[in-house]
Amino acid sequence: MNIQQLEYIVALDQHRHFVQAAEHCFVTQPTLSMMIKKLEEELNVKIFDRTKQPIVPTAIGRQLIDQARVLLREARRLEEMAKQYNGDLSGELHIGVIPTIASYLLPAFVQSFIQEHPAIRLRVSEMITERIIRELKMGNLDVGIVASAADEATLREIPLYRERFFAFVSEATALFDKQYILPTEIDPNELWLLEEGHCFRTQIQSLCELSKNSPSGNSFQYRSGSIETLIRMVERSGGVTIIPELAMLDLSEDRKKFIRSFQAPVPAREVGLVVNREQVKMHLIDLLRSTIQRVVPHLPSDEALQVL
Amino acid sequence: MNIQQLEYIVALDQHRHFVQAAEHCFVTQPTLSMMIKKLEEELNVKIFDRTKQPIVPTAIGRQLIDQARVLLREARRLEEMAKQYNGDLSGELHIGVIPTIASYLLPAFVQSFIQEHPAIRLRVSEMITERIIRELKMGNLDVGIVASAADEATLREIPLYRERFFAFVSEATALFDKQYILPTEIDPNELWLLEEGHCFRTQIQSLCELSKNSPSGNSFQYRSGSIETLIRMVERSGGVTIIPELAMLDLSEDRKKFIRSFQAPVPAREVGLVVNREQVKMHLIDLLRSTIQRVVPHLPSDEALQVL
DNA sequence: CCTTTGTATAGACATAGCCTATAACCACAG
DNA sequence: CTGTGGTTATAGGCTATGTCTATACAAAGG
Repeated sequence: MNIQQLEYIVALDQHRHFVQAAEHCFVTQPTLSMMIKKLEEELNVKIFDRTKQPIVPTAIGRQLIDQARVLLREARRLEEMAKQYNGDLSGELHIGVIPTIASYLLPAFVQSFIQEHPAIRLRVSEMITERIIRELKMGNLDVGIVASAADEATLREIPLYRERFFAFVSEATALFDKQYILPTEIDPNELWLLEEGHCFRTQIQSLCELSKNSPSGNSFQYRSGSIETLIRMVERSGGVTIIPELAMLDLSEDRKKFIRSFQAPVPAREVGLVVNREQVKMHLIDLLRSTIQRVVPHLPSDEALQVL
Repeated sequence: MNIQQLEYIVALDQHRHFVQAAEHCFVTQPTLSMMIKKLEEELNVKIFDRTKQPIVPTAIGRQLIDQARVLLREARRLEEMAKQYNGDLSGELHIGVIPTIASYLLPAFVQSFIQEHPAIRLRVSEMITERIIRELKMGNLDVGIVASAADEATLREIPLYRERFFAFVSEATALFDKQYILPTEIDPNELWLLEEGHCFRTQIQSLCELSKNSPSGNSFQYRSGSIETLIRMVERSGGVTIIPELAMLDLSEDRKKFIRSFQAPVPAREVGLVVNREQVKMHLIDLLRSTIQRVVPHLPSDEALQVL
């Protein structure tokens, strides 16, 4: 058994196809066939059922492939430790970002980052906090960018910046005429929210449920997957929505007319990196942190914030 | 990097000596030297400081060796999974046993076990519960034999048998003339105990502290490391000690005259196996369990027991 | 300064892993 | 029943890698 063979069975499990898996491993199909056969003989176990098309792992094969993944992850960790010791700023950095941050933060720093560190291959996936936490724990993700992650013992949080919340109000609402507004002044029936699962939704709920006047279950309520959509809903159908500061800064001048600030203490969220405590790519992650902090406009003024 | 090389650095870390480590790996010293050098070149890291004698790992070397151990453990796990699937009853079973069980249980089953399963290499280490738990978690031990282990989330307990406690009393004590005794009747000043760390000591303390008449810190108190020694102390210096059932059964007829039973509910302890939840050698451990349960005399009568 | 003890290097050999070419298998169309 | 396309397995040759023996080199001790 060797590490290579384990990579082969994991690749074959991914592709369920010898030719494709072989390409993925940069070897020919016969090589892959032979090596897998050899491993199967050594372990005296049929890992793949080749009678089916596409190929499927056997029951025991599933277990072995999963274990192979564990082993390969540990192998990469070892290599990463050596690399980092050498101050080697190369490698892959797999980042998970929540949607309400991704759209506005990524354009701001990705370009700078890949220019400054051309040897780092950046892989960004958009996913909700819950999944980021899960993937971090499984070791499929190097770092997450979230807004106030749950305190997990195995994870570590690194604060990046705070961003305030702003209301985007339609001309039709009473709020439009105010200069500063209070969360309690928002009519829950007029409030557009993201769909379930987004932590930004949860935060706004807790902000507005403080006012306890949300009867819920009334009239029509559309739940959107993106902040941009919420803004459009307000523009066309009236009402109000709440957006984070980076989203606000991104608006056109025309749209900014519909922005209203909250009265102090201004509701805000804390954006930070989350990493597994055992993470060995801390060097790379530190580069990420400093790039983000340099690129993001210095948002939080000295005013009182209410961090949700 | 390959698995072999990792075994080499782990072996060299153990032996701190190329020739010995090479022997341990069944290769020649030049082979070991070359392979380690090769790994060091590949990772671009000096793993061992050869200027010292004996050789020592460098700082980064330490980390890499630890990670190599993790990797090797996962590799063995993988092989073990395949073996078990094949119903292969071979392999190594590393058992940790607490001292107060080891002396009396091991002679009873080890012989049977190795005869019934000659392909299993048994490795037994005597250690206190605390260390057994630690080694199980680190994966250095396959299974532990303990008396009521703490409930650790990552471990699983498998009950084996219950054994009662008995008092071994000197002729000089008042207890000698009684047929059945109560824990409260034992004078703590006359009671011989094992040294700190033994769970059997703790259990007896909790049994006798119920009677709350242990002023402690009085006169001379010798703490022994073995039950056999406690018995000798009673024989020579008087007083009383408490021993588990298997130890009692092992006594000569002469000595059994000094044994007194407790009144019901008879204090007892529950002996069981402890394994890591992720343990893949469950098949082997099941064989161990059935051999032990067959060999150990059926101890607990139907009488009421007070399991400590 | 030579011996002892320990590690590194050199050169030879076997083999493990890879490649190309091709066989074998299987489903399906004609 | 047979040919064809898609897929995996086998064969034979080449190279790189891991291993060995023999020996050089280095450091410490008498």
